[in-house]
Amino acid sequence: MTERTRFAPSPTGHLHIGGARTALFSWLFAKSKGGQFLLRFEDTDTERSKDEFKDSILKSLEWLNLNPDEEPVHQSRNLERHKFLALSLFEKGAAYYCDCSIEELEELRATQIKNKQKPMYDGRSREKNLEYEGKNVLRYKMPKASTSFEDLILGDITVDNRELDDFIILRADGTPTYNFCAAVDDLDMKISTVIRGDDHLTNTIKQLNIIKSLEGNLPNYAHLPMVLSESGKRLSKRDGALDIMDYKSEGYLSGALLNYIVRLGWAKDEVEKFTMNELIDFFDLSDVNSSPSKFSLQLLDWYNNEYLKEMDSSTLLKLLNEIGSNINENFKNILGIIDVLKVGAKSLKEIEESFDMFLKSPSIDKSDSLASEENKKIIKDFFDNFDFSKDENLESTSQRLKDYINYNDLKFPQLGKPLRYALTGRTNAPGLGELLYLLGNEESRKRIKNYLE
RNA sequence: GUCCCCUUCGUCUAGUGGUUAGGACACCGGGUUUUCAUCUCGGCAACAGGGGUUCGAAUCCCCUAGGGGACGCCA
Repeated sequence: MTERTRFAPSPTGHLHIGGARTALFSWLFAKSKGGQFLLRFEDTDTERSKDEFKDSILKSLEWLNLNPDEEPVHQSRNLERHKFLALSLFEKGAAYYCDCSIEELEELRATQIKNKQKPMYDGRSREKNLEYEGKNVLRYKMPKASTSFEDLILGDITVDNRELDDFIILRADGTPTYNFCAAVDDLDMKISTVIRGDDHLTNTIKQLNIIKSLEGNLPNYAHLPMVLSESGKRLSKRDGALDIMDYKSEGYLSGALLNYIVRLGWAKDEVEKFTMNELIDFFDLSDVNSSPSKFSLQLLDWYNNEYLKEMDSSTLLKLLNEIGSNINENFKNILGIIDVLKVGAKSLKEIEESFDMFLKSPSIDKSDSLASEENKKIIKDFFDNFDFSKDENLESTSQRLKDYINYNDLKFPQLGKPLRYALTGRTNAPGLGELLYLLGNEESRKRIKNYLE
């Protein structure tokens, strides 16, 4: 049997880290078994579901390269089938109509909470043998038993069905609800393994029972522990649950993000970095941790720098422009500049920011001690005596700079500090040999001259 | 409140009855050095607590505590 997994977001928001990880693990699991990864939008909440979010989720998955192997399924398009099957459950006696009013239910709930009981429907309509009358909801008759399954991550799970109530499968308006739709669609899509966050654990118990009642084949289940925010709470917009596309525009590389995410709860020996192909080879759900982990921007930044350093600078240039940097590819020594800047950068944004020092001549603060008369004298000598006529490479420029310093009996910082300031207006910048070479003779002279004035 | 899941350095984790409890990020210090960074070397730092089982427990069992989740005519 070929493995089929699915990622099933509800399009009521953007894709964030937690969802991306669920998608990644589902994708990896399918790929590692030579199977298929599918996408299903759980868009039965017509109030909150938005096409804009479907687009955004699709874009995010595309950026992460976690594309589904078949056309995305839109749950809302299967409503008739869901309804038909729900009714079949009623015919079989596995579901019943309930005429409890919302007020009645609220009251029940309030009393239960007051009595420190678990708030849930008490099954009071179970034996009423009601028919649909235009306002009744259809409830699933939860079997009086316990439900067990072998979770691929958590192991044996057994829950007494009394902990779950007779949940609604068809609303008063006749539309089917989530737990029912999800169970049916997983069946119809021939999903072999359902991978999702462990906040779905009780839903799994419900869906397992639905599938049994429908006499379908039970899929395997794997519940991923949650990703918590840095403060240890559930990931929310307030503390770092960014839209995945925000990571792109902030200058993160999708490979780095993916690598970071996969290590949240999964490890292979003492290796930190993996290519996607390695992940496909090594990944297994049984190696996934069962404890929640916290999101760490610091670690993500480290991964991003690692990926930035390894990435070809011409590719980086393309990505830079993709996120709106408008760096001209014909700019003098553009690739060399990126080569140098990427080494210390945490993101494309940082490269872009540092790039400014090459684009713009610095404005020199005359009162800065780096522009003192004494310093100017050293730079003036340098300006007059260093050979700016040669067109050369990085190594030779650096060497000639060293030679100049030795020949003139200077300490490197004596020349270096003011020269760096003259060239960039900054105190932190790439090495001077690199600066001189990348800026080029003409531009270097121009900047030094400006400093000297 | 009830039920479920979870608990190794600050963080991500390795570890499946016998290890000086390992690695990575971060942090701190040394070195290279031309500033920041990179690179390199080193350091700090953990088995939540308590009971068992066992010759021996981070590893198995129980309890407690803590964290997270679920409890909708949302998904």
